[in-house]
Amino acid sequence: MEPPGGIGPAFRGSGHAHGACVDDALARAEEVCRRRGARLTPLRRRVLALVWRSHRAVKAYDILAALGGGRGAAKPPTVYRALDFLMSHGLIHRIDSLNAFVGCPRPERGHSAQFLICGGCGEVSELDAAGIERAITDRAADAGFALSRRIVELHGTCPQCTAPQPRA
Amino acid sequence: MEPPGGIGPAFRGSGHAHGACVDDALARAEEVCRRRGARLTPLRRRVLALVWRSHRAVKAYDILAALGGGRGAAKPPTVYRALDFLMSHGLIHRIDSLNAFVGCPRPERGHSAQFLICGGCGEVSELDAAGIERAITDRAADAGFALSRRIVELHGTCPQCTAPQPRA
DNA sequence: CACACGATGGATATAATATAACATGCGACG
DNA sequence: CGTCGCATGTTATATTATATCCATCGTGTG
Repeated sequence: MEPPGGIGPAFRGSGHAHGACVDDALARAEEVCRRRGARLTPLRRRVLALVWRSHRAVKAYDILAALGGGRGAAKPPTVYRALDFLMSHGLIHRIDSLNAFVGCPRPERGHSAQFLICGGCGEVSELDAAGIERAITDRAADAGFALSRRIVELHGTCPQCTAPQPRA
Repeated sequence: MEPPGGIGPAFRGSGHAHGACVDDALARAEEVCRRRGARLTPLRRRVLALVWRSHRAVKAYDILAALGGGRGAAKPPTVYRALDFLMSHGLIHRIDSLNAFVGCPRPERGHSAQFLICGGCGEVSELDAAGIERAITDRAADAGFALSRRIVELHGTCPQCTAPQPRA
């Protein structure tokens, strides 16, 4: 089930070459947009890169600050519009319980994801667990409820943060 | 047209005697607080009643407005403090995807709930689906992730709003 | 009663998050 | 060229939430 690139549902800790994650995400985004005729403009690309600065959920106003700190600074609508675009193309996800955004590692797949959110390191890991999805779908069907958006945000502590920290 | 009676995971539409829901919720709350030695003060009781005004999620500032419209009006911290108290005792739940609050029909049980949120009528129905809970627990265990808070908010359309509306 | 204490709520201010409404730039296309 | 559509810039404001300090009230104690 692991697609090329090795990006998958696991917490990475600090010991991975993150530049590759960013490059990969940007390349996937280019490809997705190209295929759809959507325009990944410089601004949108920049915002996407900022979201991918880490595997943690990023707040809109942090992006805003990173975009233009001084004079001629970016304004909130600029950021929210870029985020809306990226979300509409599945390139990022919003984490409602954090009011923040995280990059989607598999933008090519229209998926309904679940998120593991570590309270220790702040990293967010995206699952695509068929079992959870099925349980939800079944239960909604029982209730005669027509599902549209599914929000599954699971807070807790990741393995890296649970384990005793290895010596640096 | 008449949904199944009783408080449970079903949408009620407009055709139920809502006063009974409110009375029941307040009685349960009194009981829960009494058993824990928590103080359900008049203010808290009032806020709880306002949350229970409907089966829809209620916004903090709507409660604020309902509490005191004119001079001597209630201030935000008053409302948020009351909501925090009610949440800490499981009397209400926060719906993160709506920034709003909904009454818990079973405050005596420490449960981890899921919510069905109808985009038509706005009603929120609380599930306690063992299957969903199990799927989540299993998947988190697979990932070595220690769960704390589980957020499952399912947006869609309830049976009442899906069905053709009966003539008035 | 005087007093300290803790819980509750009030008041003031501000932080953090998000959107409405309108203006500008710029490339595509007839 | 003109104008259309989209992206972005600009201004202002709405919405949601918290920090901080103060007043009040009941309770236990001396």
